[in-house]
Formats: sequence, structure tokens, C-alpha cells
Amino acid sequence: MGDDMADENISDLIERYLKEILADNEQVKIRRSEIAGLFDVVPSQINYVINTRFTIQNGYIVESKRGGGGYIRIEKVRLLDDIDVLDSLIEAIGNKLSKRDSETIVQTLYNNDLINRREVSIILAAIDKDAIDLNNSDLTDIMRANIMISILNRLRYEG
Amino acid sequence: MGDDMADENISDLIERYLKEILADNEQVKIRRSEIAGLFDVVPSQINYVINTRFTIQNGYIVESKRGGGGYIRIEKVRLLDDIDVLDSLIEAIGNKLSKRDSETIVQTLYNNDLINRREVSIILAAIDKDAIDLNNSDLTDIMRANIMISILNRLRYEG
DNA sequence: CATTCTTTGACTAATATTGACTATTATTAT
DNA sequence: ATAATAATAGTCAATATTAGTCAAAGAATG
Repeated sequence: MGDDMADENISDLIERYLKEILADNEQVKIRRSEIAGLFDVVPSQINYVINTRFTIQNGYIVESKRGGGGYIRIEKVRLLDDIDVLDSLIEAIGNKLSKRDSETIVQTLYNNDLINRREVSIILAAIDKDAIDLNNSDLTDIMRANIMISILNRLRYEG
Repeated sequence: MGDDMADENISDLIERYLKEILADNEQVKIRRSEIAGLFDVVPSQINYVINTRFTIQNGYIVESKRGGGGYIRIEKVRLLDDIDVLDSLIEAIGNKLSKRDSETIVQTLYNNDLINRREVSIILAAIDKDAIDLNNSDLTDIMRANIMISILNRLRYEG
């Protein structure tokens, strides 16, 4: 597996194409079918490329709209200098998250000056037991994990 | 292919046109067929734009009259105080909440200076589709409603 | 060979656009 | 006054135009 450009697959080419645009622009807005046509692949392959290569972990956020004039927009975000705390918290959460552990995490965020008091209470409201309760404590813990990870990912970048 | 806005759909253009007028005026009074002619669309598309983009949740009230000299008037409403904004938003949510409506609500919170940009994005992260998805779109909308109400209630006494 | 990554396409979902039909109000004719 | 007509706006369902999901097939990797 020499790092020869010739043996790149099409997904890699599409990735490279988009990243070249993103080297000069904060964001790129595409019509899915256009890019698919440009590389002669089915439209859903664009989703594959986005899902595997433009994730939030890599510092991209993706927004889209369907219908007439629809689009996919990929935006580069500036990651914070010190995201180690966030990354290790995300790593530690896994699939499920208890109420108790979630409170520990929020406390850690606050202690590390990653969020302020007001943000503490917004986050606690978002994962409040009564809000996300599903009459199934396993599902509740899964939901809490998902929401917390989503918020932690958001805190990884500026703006 | 950077951040150009040239390829919006017509409904977005009409929305933008009306909001530009509303930036300088408390209200805008139009003749439906005139605006339709201006953008070369059927008159009922104006209703579509109004119903999807100038709802009460977004801070507009719409009044109209048929017959000769008929019109549509869009008015920006000024909600009395913060509690009123929160109460009417909570009232409007009900049992389920779509992604689109949730974005409108967050926008309204921001427009009324109840939350800042960072809080906007934390809240959006908390109700992100991928975070709260349960492979059942009805349940997703219920979950989104619950979380949003929980957050709005928190803001209600958080100041 | 087993596993993981890529490619494909059928099906689904969201949003926009159109137009036929309806409802309301104003104006004109009787 | 009343009835007919004209001039508006509203509703709703059909169609068009996008993007998303998912699982199966194929390719690459180790």
C-alpha cells in the first residue's frame, strides 16, 4: 500500500476534491447530484464520503436541505487548542450514561472552565430524567449518552 | 464554489425580500398577485412562503383581506417580556416537535436576546437528530419536544 | 478465508412548486 | 336594496425536486 495517488479509490478522490475547496474557503456548498455526476457515481456515495470523512471528530459540520434548491453544505470548524479533556470524556462515555456520571461530567466541564454556570443548567435540563424518560431505564441511559456526546462534540470547536 | 448565495430556491428569495422590508418597517403590506408576478410564481406560493416562514413562532402575525383592494399584511410582533416569550413557545410546542420548528424556536430565543450564539448551538446539539434518534420518527419528535420544553422551563427561572 | 471498506440502487423523506377549486369582499347593474 | 359580477386571497392535493437510509453486492486488505 504505497502512498501512490494512482491507487486512490473514488471516495478518496471526492474527499480530496472537497478538501481542496475547503483549503480556500470556510465552507463548501454542493448539489449532491452534481458532484455525483462529476465523479460518475451514484448520489448516495456522496453521503458515504461525508459520513466517513467529514465527521465532527475531524472538524467538519454538515448541514443540508432537500427539495428544490436543495444542497449539502460542509463547514470547517476551528477546533479548540485544548480538546483533550473533551475527547477523553467522549471516549469514556461509551454507549450508556447514568445520571450520576452525567453530573460528574458536567462538573468536570465547569471545573475546567469549558462551560459557565448558565450552560451547566441548560445541559442538565437537556438530559433531565423527566425530559428523556422512556419508561425504560436502559433506553434513558442510552439517550443521555447520545445527548451528552453530541454536546461535548459541539464544545470541541469555537464559535 | 465558496459561500455564494446565488442558488437559493425561490421561496427563500421571497422570504428574504420580505424580511428586508421588515428590517426597516414594523410591517409590510403586499398584494399577493404582485409579489407572485415579481418572482414569476403562482400566487399560492406566497401562501406557502408565509405559512412556512412567517409563523407566530417566528414572531410574525399575518392578516389579510380578500376582494377588491385585498392585501396580505405581515407584522413583526413584540412580545412583552421574556417570560411571555418562553410561555408562548412552551405553549406552542405541545406533544411533538419537528426539526424545523425546533430551529424556529431557537431562532426566536436568540432574536429576543434570551440566549446567545453559543447557547444556540448547545441547544441544537442537544436536540440533534442523530443524538435523539430512535429509529422511529414519531418518538424522535416527542423526545425533541420534551427536551426543548425542559430547557425552556429552565430558562424561565434561570434569568 | 475473514474482515473491513467501497460501491450501488431501491426505497424513503423533506421541501418546493403548481394549479384547480373555494371563499370572501368590493363594485356594478338592475 | 338586491343581485350579478369582478377582484381579490385561501386551501389542498398532485407533482417535482432535491437529499437520506439501508442493505446487498463487490473489492481490497491482512
